[in-house]
Amino acid sequence: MVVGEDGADLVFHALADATRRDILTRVSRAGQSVSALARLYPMSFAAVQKHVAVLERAELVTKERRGREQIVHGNPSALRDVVGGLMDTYERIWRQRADRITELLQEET
Amino acid sequence: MVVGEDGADLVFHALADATRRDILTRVSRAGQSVSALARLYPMSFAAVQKHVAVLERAELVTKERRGREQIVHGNPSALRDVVGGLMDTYERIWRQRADRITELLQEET
DNA sequence: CTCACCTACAACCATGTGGTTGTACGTTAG
DNA sequence: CTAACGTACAACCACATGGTTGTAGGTGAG
Repeated sequence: MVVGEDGADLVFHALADATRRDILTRVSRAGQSVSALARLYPMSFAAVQKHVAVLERAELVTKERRGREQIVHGNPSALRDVVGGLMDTYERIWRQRADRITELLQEET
Repeated sequence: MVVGEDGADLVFHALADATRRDILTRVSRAGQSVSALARLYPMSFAAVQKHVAVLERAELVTKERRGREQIVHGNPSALRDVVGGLMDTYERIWRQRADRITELLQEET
């Protein structure tokens, strides 16, 4: 972990926190300023800002400057790419295993 | 985060490490003993054992004692439940947003 | 039976993480 | 212009994490 923070590491780490998942859900529905988000959680503004930064580094959200506010938007493609990609992989492995089991059963018949 | 480690926290945290994702992929294809896994990575047996423990706590793998070895198996249902559930959520939000956009466009017509 | 192997776990260390407070700076409202 | 707001970032703290080594217990091979 010293080096080699690939995209999947960043995305899964970003998702491994209930507050960040909640932020992601909210901004996916509608963009929110950082301070508007900060008011929702029982923690300091700076803490929420850090959570947003983690989501941003994972490219799960983007920020759009609007006047003096910074509007956070959800970026669904990163999520679909990484998480969906992983699901595909396991789906494929699982299906191959099912096929193999079927094959073995047929051999025994 | 002091308290409240729900299933999703555990699953995503478990996936936020390339070594653990690799272990999960391998054991999903075919069960492996802990020591067989340990030989694959440039780290101590104890370190790999800890990685397996993290996957086990997230219920992404199960262990089956077989003689003096402990065989690690992949457990795809946990992955599908949590990750698939999240994907569903965002899929739904995304679709609603698309609907809303369509709606707005129609109103303007 | 004895020895080697597989596993488990504790103790320890360096670093990362999530939280805090404080400071600084740009922008907008009045 | 000035004051308040929104943001960014640094410094700091407690604790978790990922790694190490060492010790100990079960189990199987010879």
